[in-house]
Amino acid sequence: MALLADDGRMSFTDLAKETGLSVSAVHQRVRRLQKRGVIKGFTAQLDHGQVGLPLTAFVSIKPTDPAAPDDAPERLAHLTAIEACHSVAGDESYILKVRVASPNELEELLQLIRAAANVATRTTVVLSTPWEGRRPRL
Amino acid sequence: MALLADDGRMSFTDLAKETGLSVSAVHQRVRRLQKRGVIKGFTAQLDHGQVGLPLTAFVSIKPTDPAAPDDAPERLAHLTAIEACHSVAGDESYILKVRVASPNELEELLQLIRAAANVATRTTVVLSTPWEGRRPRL
DNA sequence: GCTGAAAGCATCTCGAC
DNA sequence: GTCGAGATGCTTTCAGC
Repeated sequence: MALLADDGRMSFTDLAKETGLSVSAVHQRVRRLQKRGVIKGFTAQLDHGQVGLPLTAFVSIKPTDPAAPDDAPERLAHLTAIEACHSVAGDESYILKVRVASPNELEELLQLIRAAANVATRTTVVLSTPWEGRRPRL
Repeated sequence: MALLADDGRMSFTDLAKETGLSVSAVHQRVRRLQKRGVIKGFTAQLDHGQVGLPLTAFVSIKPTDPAAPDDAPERLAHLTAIEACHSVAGDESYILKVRVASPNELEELLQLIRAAANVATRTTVVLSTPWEGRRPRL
Protein backbone atom coordinates (compact mmCIF):
# COMPACT_ATOMS: atom_id res chain seq x y z
CA MET A 1 0.00 0.00 0.00
CA ALA A 2 2.76 2.39 0.87
CA LEU A 3 4.18 1.48 -2.53
CA LEU A 4 1.23 3.12 -4.20
CA ALA A 5 1.44 6.38 -2.33
CA ASP A 6 4.77 6.92 -4.11
CA ASP A 7 2.89 8.07 -7.15
CA GLY A 8 2.26 11.14 -5.06
CA ARG A 9 -0.64 13.10 -6.32
CA MET A 10 -2.92 10.26 -7.30
CA SER A 11 -6.63 10.33 -6.71
CA PHE A 12 -7.89 8.12 -3.92
CA THR A 13 -10.35 6.60 -6.34
CA ASP A 14 -7.51 5.44 -8.59
CA LEU A 15 -5.67 4.11 -5.56
CA ALA A 16 -8.79 2.20 -4.61
CA LYS A 17 -8.96 0.60 -8.05
CA GLU A 18 -5.30 -0.42 -7.87
CA THR A 19 -5.63 -1.98 -4.46
CA GLY A 20 -9.06 -3.50 -4.87
CA LEU A 21 -10.24 -1.73 -1.71
CA SER A 22 -13.08 0.70 -1.39
CA VAL A 23 -12.45 4.43 -1.63
CA SER A 24 -13.19 5.07 2.03
CA ALA A 25 -10.90 2.28 3.17
CA VAL A 26 -8.01 3.81 1.22
CA HIS A 27 -8.87 7.21 2.57
CA GLN A 28 -8.77 6.05 6.17
CA ARG A 29 -5.55 4.12 5.68
CA VAL A 30 -3.76 7.13 4.27
CA ARG A 31 -5.03 9.29 7.12
CA ARG A 32 -3.78 6.73 9.62
CA LEU A 33 -0.38 6.55 7.93
CA GLN A 34 -0.09 10.33 8.09
CA LYS A 35 -1.05 10.42 11.77
CA ARG A 36 1.47 7.68 12.63
CA GLY A 37 4.08 9.61 10.69
CA VAL A 38 4.76 6.85 8.18
CA ILE A 39 3.79 9.37 5.53
CA LYS A 40 5.50 12.61 6.52
CA GLY A 41 3.98 14.68 3.76
CA PHE A 42 3.66 15.21 0.05
CA THR A 43 6.02 17.24 -2.10
CA ALA A 44 6.63 18.21 -5.69
CA GLN A 45 9.91 16.98 -7.14
CA LEU A 46 11.59 19.99 -8.75
CA ASP A 47 14.36 20.02 -11.31
CA HIS A 48 17.05 21.90 -9.41
CA GLY A 49 18.87 22.80 -12.60
CA GLN A 50 15.84 24.61 -13.97
CA VAL A 51 15.07 26.28 -10.70
CA GLY A 52 18.31 28.18 -10.32
CA LEU A 53 20.35 25.75 -8.21
CA PRO A 54 22.29 23.68 -10.73
CA LEU A 55 25.26 22.90 -8.46
CA THR A 56 25.03 20.10 -5.89
CA ALA A 57 27.76 19.08 -3.46
CA PHE A 58 28.38 16.94 -0.42
CA VAL A 59 30.14 18.65 2.45
CA SER A 60 31.66 16.53 5.21
CA ILE A 61 32.39 18.43 8.39
CA LYS A 62 34.65 17.78 11.37
CA PRO A 63 34.85 19.95 14.50
CA THR A 64 38.02 22.01 14.75
CA ASP A 65 37.74 21.66 18.53
CA PRO A 66 36.77 18.07 19.37
CA ALA A 67 35.99 19.06 22.95
CA ALA A 68 33.30 21.56 22.02
CA PRO A 69 29.65 20.56 22.34
CA ASP A 70 28.32 19.07 19.12
CA ASP A 71 25.39 21.25 18.19
CA ALA A 72 26.24 21.63 14.51
CA PRO A 73 22.72 20.83 13.25
CA GLU A 74 21.15 23.74 15.14
CA ARG A 75 23.98 26.05 14.17
CA LEU A 76 23.50 25.20 10.50
CA ALA A 77 19.72 25.03 10.40
CA HIS A 78 19.38 28.60 9.16
CA LEU A 79 21.47 27.92 6.04
CA THR A 80 18.73 27.06 3.59
CA ALA A 81 21.18 25.94 0.93
CA ILE A 82 21.75 22.83 3.06
CA GLU A 83 19.18 20.34 1.87
CA ALA A 84 20.08 17.49 4.22
CA CYS A 85 22.19 16.91 7.33
CA HIS A 86 23.26 13.39 8.32
CA SER A 87 25.22 12.42 11.43
CA VAL A 88 27.62 9.73 10.32
CA ALA A 89 30.10 7.17 11.61
CA GLY A 90 33.68 7.57 10.49
CA ASP A 91 36.34 10.20 10.40
CA GLU A 92 33.93 13.08 9.93
CA SER A 93 30.94 13.85 12.09
CA TYR A 94 28.31 15.08 9.60
CA ILE A 95 27.63 14.93 5.91
CA LEU A 96 25.67 17.81 4.41
CA LYS A 97 24.04 17.90 1.01
CA VAL A 98 23.96 21.39 -0.41
CA ARG A 99 22.46 23.06 -3.49
CA VAL A 100 23.76 26.36 -4.80
CA ALA A 101 23.59 28.49 -7.91
CA SER A 102 27.29 28.72 -8.70
CA PRO A 103 30.84 27.90 -7.56
CA ASN A 104 30.97 31.37 -6.05
CA GLU A 105 27.97 30.66 -3.91
CA LEU A 106 29.48 27.36 -2.87
CA GLU A 107 32.59 29.15 -1.67
CA GLU A 108 30.52 31.62 0.35
CA LEU A 109 28.44 28.82 1.78
CA LEU A 110 31.51 26.90 2.93
CA GLN A 111 32.77 29.98 4.74
CA LEU A 112 29.41 30.37 6.42
CA ILE A 113 29.39 26.72 7.45
CA ARG A 114 32.88 26.90 8.92
CA ALA A 115 32.10 30.08 10.80
CA ALA A 116 28.69 28.99 12.08
CA ALA A 117 29.59 25.52 13.31
CA ASN A 118 33.32 25.91 13.99
CA VAL A 119 34.25 23.03 11.74
CA ALA A 120 36.59 22.01 8.97
CA THR A 121 34.94 21.11 5.67
CA ARG A 122 35.69 18.59 2.94
CA THR A 123 33.66 19.13 -0.19
CA THR A 124 32.77 16.69 -2.95
CA VAL A 125 31.20 18.34 -5.98
CA VAL A 126 28.50 16.45 -7.86
CA LEU A 127 29.16 16.38 -11.62
CA SER A 128 25.94 14.68 -12.65
CA THR A 129 23.18 12.65 -11.10
CA PRO A 130 22.20 9.53 -13.04
CA TRP A 131 19.25 9.16 -10.69
CA GLU A 132 18.02 10.41 -7.37
CA GLY A 133 15.06 10.05 -5.08
CA ARG A 134 14.21 6.65 -6.40
CA ARG A 135 11.59 4.86 -4.37
CA PRO A 136 12.91 1.94 -2.32
CA ARG A 137 11.40 -1.39 -3.20
CA LEU A 138 9.32 -2.53 -0.25
CA MET B 1 5.07 29.96 -7.42
CA ALA B 2 7.31 26.92 -7.39
CA LEU B 3 7.65 27.62 -3.67
CA LEU B 4 4.03 26.77 -3.18
CA ALA B 5 4.13 23.48 -5.01
CA ASP B 6 6.41 22.28 -2.20
CA ASP B 7 3.36 21.72 -0.10
CA GLY B 8 2.76 18.86 -2.46
CA ARG B 9 -0.78 17.71 -2.29
CA MET B 10 -2.49 21.06 -2.04
CA SER B 11 -5.69 21.86 -3.84
CA PHE B 12 -5.43 24.18 -6.81
CA THR B 13 -8.11 26.32 -5.27
CA ASP B 14 -5.98 26.88 -2.15
CA LEU B 15 -2.98 27.62 -4.35
CA ALA B 16 -5.06 30.18 -6.19
CA LYS B 17 -5.99 31.92 -2.93
CA GLU B 18 -2.35 32.00 -1.82
CA THR B 19 -1.14 33.45 -5.09
CA GLY B 20 -4.03 35.76 -5.78
CA LEU B 21 -4.49 34.22 -9.21
CA SER B 22 -7.55 32.52 -10.57
CA VAL B 23 -7.93 28.79 -10.27
CA SER B 24 -7.53 28.14 -13.98
CA ALA B 25 -4.40 30.29 -14.17
CA VAL B 26 -2.79 28.20 -11.44
CA HIS B 27 -3.88 25.06 -13.20
CA GLN B 28 -2.30 26.15 -16.48
CA ARG B 29 0.94 27.19 -14.81
CA VAL B 30 1.37 23.88 -13.06
CA ARG B 31 0.66 22.01 -16.27
CA ARG B 32 3.27 24.11 -18.04
CA LEU B 33 5.83 23.49 -15.31
CA GLN B 34 5.24 19.77 -15.56
CA LYS B 35 5.59 19.76 -19.35
CA ARG B 36 8.81 21.77 -19.16
CA GLY B 37 10.10 19.30 -16.58
CA VAL B 38 10.54 21.90 -13.84
CA ILE B 39 8.14 19.79 -11.78
CA LYS B 40 9.25 16.21 -12.31
CA GLY B 41 6.45 14.68 -10.30
CA PHE B 42 4.79 14.39 -6.93
CA THR B 43 5.71 11.94 -4.21
CA ALA B 44 4.82 11.01 -0.67
CA GLN B 45 7.63 11.46 1.86
CA LEU B 46 7.87 8.21 3.81
CA ASP B 47 9.51 7.60 7.17
CA HIS B 48 12.11 5.01 6.19
CA GLY B 49 12.47 3.84 9.77
CA GLN B 50 8.83 2.93 10.00
CA VAL B 51 8.76 1.35 6.58
CA GLY B 52 11.33 -1.34 7.23
CA LEU B 53 14.51 0.38 6.01
CA PRO B 54 15.98 2.00 9.13
CA LEU B 55 19.62 1.88 8.00
CA THR B 56 20.98 4.54 5.62
CA ALA B 57 24.53 4.71 4.27
CA PHE B 58 26.63 6.49 1.69
CA VAL B 59 28.74 4.25 -0.51
CA SER B 60 31.56 5.78 -2.51
CA ILE B 61 32.79 3.63 -5.37
CA LYS B 62 35.99 3.54 -7.40
CA PRO B 63 36.65 1.26 -10.36
CA THR B 64 39.10 -1.56 -9.66
CA ASP B 65 40.15 -1.32 -13.29
CA PRO B 66 40.48 2.37 -14.24
CA ALA B 67 40.68 1.43 -17.93
CA ALA B 68 37.27 -0.24 -18.05
CA PRO B 69 34.32 1.69 -19.52
CA ASP B 70 32.42 3.59 -16.86
CA ASP B 71 28.90 2.25 -17.04
CA ALA B 72 28.38 1.84 -13.30
CA PRO B 73 24.96 3.57 -13.24
CA GLU B 74 23.41 1.07 -15.66
CA ARG B 75 25.07 -1.85 -13.90
CA LEU B 76 23.66 -0.73 -10.58
CA ALA B 77 20.23 0.40 -11.70
CA HIS B 78 18.59 -2.91 -10.78
CA LEU B 79 19.65 -2.65 -7.14
CA THR B 80 16.59 -1.01 -5.69
CA ALA B 81 18.23 -0.43 -2.31
CA ILE B 82 20.23 2.33 -4.02
CA GLU B 83 18.15 5.46 -3.65
CA ALA B 84 20.46 7.87 -5.44
CA CYS B 85 23.55 7.74 -7.64
CA HIS B 86 25.75 10.83 -8.09
CA SER B 87 28.78 11.13 -10.33
CA VAL B 88 31.30 13.18 -8.36
CA ALA B 89 34.62 14.95 -8.65
CA GLY B 90 37.42 13.71 -6.45
CA ASP B 91 39.13 10.49 -5.60
CA GLU B 92 36.05 8.34 -6.07
CA SER B 93 33.85 8.28 -9.12
CA TYR B 94 30.32 7.85 -7.70
CA ILE B 95 28.53 8.34 -4.42
CA LEU B 96 25.53 6.11 -3.79
CA LYS B 97 22.92 6.61 -1.12
CA VAL B 98 21.48 3.31 0.04
CA ARG B 99 18.67 2.23 2.38
CA VAL B 100 18.59 -1.23 3.91
CA ALA B 101 16.84 -3.10 6.68
CA SER B 102 19.90 -4.24 8.65
CA PRO B 103 23.71 -4.41 8.78
CA ASN B 104 23.45 -7.87 7.25
CA GLU B 105 21.60 -6.50 4.27
CA LEU B 106 24.17 -3.75 3.92
CA GLU B 107 26.93 -6.34 3.74
CA GLU B 108 25.08 -8.28 1.06
CA LEU B 109 24.37 -5.10 -0.87
CA LEU B 110 28.03 -4.09 -0.86
CA GLN B 111 28.98 -7.47 -2.28
CA LEU B 112 26.37 -7.05 -4.99
CA ILE B 113 27.62 -3.58 -5.82
CA ARG B 114 31.24 -4.71 -6.07
CA ALA B 115 30.33 -7.68 -8.22
CA ALA B 116 27.91 -5.80 -10.49
CA ALA B 117 30.02 -2.73 -11.22
CA ASN B 118 33.55 -4.10 -10.66
CA VAL B 119 34.39 -1.44 -8.12
CA ALA B 120 35.88 -0.93 -4.69
CA THR B 121 33.53 0.51 -2.07
CA ARG B 122 33.95 2.88 0.86
CA THR B 123 30.94 3.00 3.12
CA THR B 124 29.84 5.71 5.55
CA VAL B 125 27.00 4.65 7.82
CA VAL B 126 24.43 7.26 8.79
CA LEU B 127 23.81 7.32 12.54
CA SER B 128 20.97 9.83 12.53
CA THR B 129 19.48 12.43 10.24
CA PRO B 130 18.75 15.79 11.90
CA TRP B 131 16.94 16.77 8.72
CA GLU B 132 16.58 15.73 5.11
CA GLY B 133 14.73 16.71 1.99
CA ARG B 134 14.39 20.30 3.10
CA ARG B 135 13.12 22.62 0.42
CA PRO B 136 15.73 25.00 -0.95
CA ARG B 137 14.97 28.66 -0.49
CA LEU B 138 14.32 30.17 -3.92
C1' DG C 1 -1.41 34.52 -20.19
C1' DC C 2 -5.44 35.52 -17.23
C1' DT C 3 -10.54 35.16 -16.19
C1' DG C 4 -15.13 33.09 -15.00
C1' DA C 5 -18.66 29.72 -15.31
C1' DA C 6 -20.34 25.08 -16.01
C1' DA C 7 -19.93 20.00 -16.02
C1' DG C 8 -17.79 16.11 -14.16
C1' DC C 9 -15.48 13.79 -10.36
C1' DA C 10 -13.04 13.18 -6.23
C1' DT C 11 -12.98 13.86 -1.36
C1' DC C 12 -14.68 13.32 3.08
C1' DT C 13 -18.11 12.16 6.62
C1' DC C 14 -21.23 9.00 8.58
C1' DG C 15 -23.84 5.12 9.94
C1' DA C 16 -23.62 0.18 9.47
C1' DC C 17 -21.39 -4.45 9.08
C1' DG D 1 -10.87 -2.54 9.61
C1' DT D 2 -14.00 -2.28 5.79
C1' DC D 3 -18.02 -0.77 3.06
C1' DG D 4 -21.60 2.25 0.47
C1' DA D 5 -24.06 6.49 -0.28
C1' DG D 6 -24.64 11.37 -0.02
C1' DA D 7 -23.19 16.42 0.50
C1' DT D 8 -19.58 19.20 -0.36
C1' DG D 9 -16.00 21.06 -2.77
C1' DC D 10 -12.21 20.59 -6.20
C1' DT D 11 -10.57 19.83 -10.89
C1' DT D 12 -10.76 20.52 -15.70
C1' DT D 13 -12.29 22.49 -19.93
C1' DC D 14 -13.81 26.12 -22.78
C1' DA D 15 -14.94 30.54 -24.82
C1' DG D 16 -13.64 35.32 -24.24
C1' DC D 17 -10.44 39.03 -23.24
